[in-house]
Amino acid sequence: MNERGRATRDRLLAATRDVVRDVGYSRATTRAIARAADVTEGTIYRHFPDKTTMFFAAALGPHNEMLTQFADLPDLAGTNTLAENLTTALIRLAQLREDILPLELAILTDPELATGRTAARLDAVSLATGGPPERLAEYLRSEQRLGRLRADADPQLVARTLLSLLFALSLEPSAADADGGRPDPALIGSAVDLVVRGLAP
Amino acid sequence: MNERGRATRDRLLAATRDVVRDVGYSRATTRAIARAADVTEGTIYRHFPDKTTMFFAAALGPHNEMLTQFADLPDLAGTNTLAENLTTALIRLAQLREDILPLELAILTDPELATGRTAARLDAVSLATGGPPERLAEYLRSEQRLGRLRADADPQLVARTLLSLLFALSLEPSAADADGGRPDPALIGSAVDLVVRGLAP
Amino acid sequence: MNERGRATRDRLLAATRDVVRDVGYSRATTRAIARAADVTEGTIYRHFPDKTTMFFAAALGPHNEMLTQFADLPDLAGTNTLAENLTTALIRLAQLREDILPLELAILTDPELATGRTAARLDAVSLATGGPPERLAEYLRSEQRLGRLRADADPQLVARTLLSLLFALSLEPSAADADGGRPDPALIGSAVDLVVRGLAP
Amino acid sequence: MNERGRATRDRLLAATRDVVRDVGYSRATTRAIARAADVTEGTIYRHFPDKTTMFFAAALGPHNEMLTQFADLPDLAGTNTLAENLTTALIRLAQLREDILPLELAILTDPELATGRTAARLDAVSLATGGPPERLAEYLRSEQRLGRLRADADPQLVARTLLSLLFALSLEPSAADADGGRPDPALIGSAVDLVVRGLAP
DNA sequence: GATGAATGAGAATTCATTCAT
DNA sequence: AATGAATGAATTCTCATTCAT
Repeated sequence: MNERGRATRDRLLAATRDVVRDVGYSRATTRAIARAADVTEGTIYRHFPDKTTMFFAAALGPHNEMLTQFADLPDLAGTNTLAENLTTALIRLAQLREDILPLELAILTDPELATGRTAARLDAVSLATGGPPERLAEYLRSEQRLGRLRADADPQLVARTLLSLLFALSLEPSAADADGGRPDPALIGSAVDLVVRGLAP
Repeated sequence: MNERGRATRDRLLAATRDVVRDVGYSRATTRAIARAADVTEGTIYRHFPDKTTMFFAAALGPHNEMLTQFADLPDLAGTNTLAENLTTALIRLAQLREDILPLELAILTDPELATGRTAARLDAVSLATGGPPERLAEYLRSEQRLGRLRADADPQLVARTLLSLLFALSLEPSAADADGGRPDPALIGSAVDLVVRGLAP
Repeated sequence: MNERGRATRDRLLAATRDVVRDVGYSRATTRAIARAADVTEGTIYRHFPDKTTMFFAAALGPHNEMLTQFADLPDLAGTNTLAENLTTALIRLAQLREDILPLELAILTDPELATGRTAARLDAVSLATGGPPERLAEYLRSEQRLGRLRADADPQLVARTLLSLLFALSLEPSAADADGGRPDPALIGSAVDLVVRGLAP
Repeated sequence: MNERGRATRDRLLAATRDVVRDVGYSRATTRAIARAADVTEGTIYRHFPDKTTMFFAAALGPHNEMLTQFADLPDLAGTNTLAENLTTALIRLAQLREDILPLELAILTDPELATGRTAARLDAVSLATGGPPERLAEYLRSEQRLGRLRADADPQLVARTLLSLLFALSLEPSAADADGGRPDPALIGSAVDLVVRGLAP
């Protein structure tokens, strides 16, 4: 694949994210995506074997960024406050996630996407689980070792709870509807506070 | 509408819930639902003006049950423990919600469903918001007055957080996948505990 | 058939004419007609073997009136002026015809209606041809005998021309659109004048 | 659109005209037309946004020819006889119109086609009115100026009458049924004669 | 005589995908 | 590498008609 090909491919992936965000997964047709990427429909199939694969590929980019972002979270243990670190990390995560949330939902909702032949790809992407939960738990364990988190809390459970919370808040058709950006940072802060409160040693 | 008609209508609503649960919203076609209800497709349109209306009607039943269930939550203030009351209520809610979760998601995800002419119906149903959040907040306020919840907590925010949490946990393709019932009661308990911990006065 | 039945039948025929006039032949569904007649769809089939038969029956009434109206046209020969007699007769015809014009058109347009098993019924009704042309020709022949019409005119051709003209003018989406009544009497008068002019002996 | 596409589009338009002529507007389904054009139904929608648009497009071709034909009618003023010029023009018009007559009727008959969003297209096509009536009136005015038409005749009214007459004669399921071609030239000639007779100065 | 439910055959339209160029 | 045309299966919805009550 030469440079022109790669550029087209990237445009298709960006178009996929844009269209899905704008009109929802079910109305994100190959026609709409091709149009948004300024190519014809046939071109899609030169770059991806089918529509589903393209969707997963479109999600992969932001997902990798999410992984990268979280990679150094454990290093922050001991610095700032617990609430500060968590809030910052989750807000960043929410922003990155915004692009691919509709796709995550589609996968979660659609039994066929969540199983069968797509299972492998799903695993590779590990959207809901995978990286972030692990890094977050690791960070919490470090804080626990430092005595900044009560000893009887289960880091894994806490991590999972925080991420679930973030996920749900991102979905809410809440106040922040206006500016298009879904999750309201202030709301995230409040929610994190609530949880962190019970984590003090 | 005579008894036979009413029976058919009910069968259609049940079939809608079943099919949506089994194959997801996007594959829940009129054909599949009619087949599941053992009628022909045309029959659907004798009972509902269109597919969307039928979906909302299918969600309405369980949703009303949810409202009923939560109606007397405020009365429990002062009895048992905070964690017990909340956990019980949320587990019950999760069970009732199970049936209509895919539809809630579809509404949340699909820009067209979430707006326009469906807005009125959505409001009437008040799926995500409405009844439960209010009742829950009311209950928390009562507990606050009784001194069983720290005074500086915002009942509305806490209620919202708990429900968001429940929502996210219900979505997780977690362990409980096997028995079909999505949300693991034990998990809900743990999560509630985590939040309640920080609510002690 | 008792009185109740006859009343229902008449209501169905009137409803057929009304609905066809309002929404056109293709949208005049059994459902719409039944609704307009305030009965259920099933009732239609107690009175008519099928929809087509009902339509023909609906056209028959006004058509018979048309025949009656024209019956004594020949007697007018020698009275008034040629133009007066013709104009009056054609305006009356246009009014009666208004109700069933959409149906006539449907028959004219639809090859299946115009042939086959409906042919017999069509003939019985003899919508386009039949009575009026004959009576009109007869009247013209009488006037010819009285010397009020030039001798070398073919009464049959003149009759046909006048009726065709009326038919086309009735179809025009002309000025008279406002009051619902299609054919503008003044326009009919002018057109008749034009033809009559050439008929003077 | 390349040549293959253009060919398909043309085949679709011809098929539309053929099918409508053969089975009538109401039975001219996308399926039948696609079959007649030897493509699948989906192909229709690559060329036209919907069925109605295709019908209007199918009518546009012959209609434009009609306009062209009539364009130089005014120049004939003073040549031949009045009756000859009119008869020739109307016979030619009838032939061109034959193809699209069922569609004109459908538009005239169907309230929905005759209004709303189709109004613009209707206007563009100006089926019943527009070009021909104007050209015809212009021609008659010229003849009037030349003294070949009586001075007190209203050219516009005469034009309208002649065209209405032609329209109605074209609809008659008359003798000429056999050869498929609807309007009998001889009949047109006779009718024109009748009118022209009264137009002599 | 009338109802109301149900049918089943089709209608227009959409869409992921294939293929010749 | 990309285009543009075409496919064919599926989708929602309509409608004349039948039938049990």
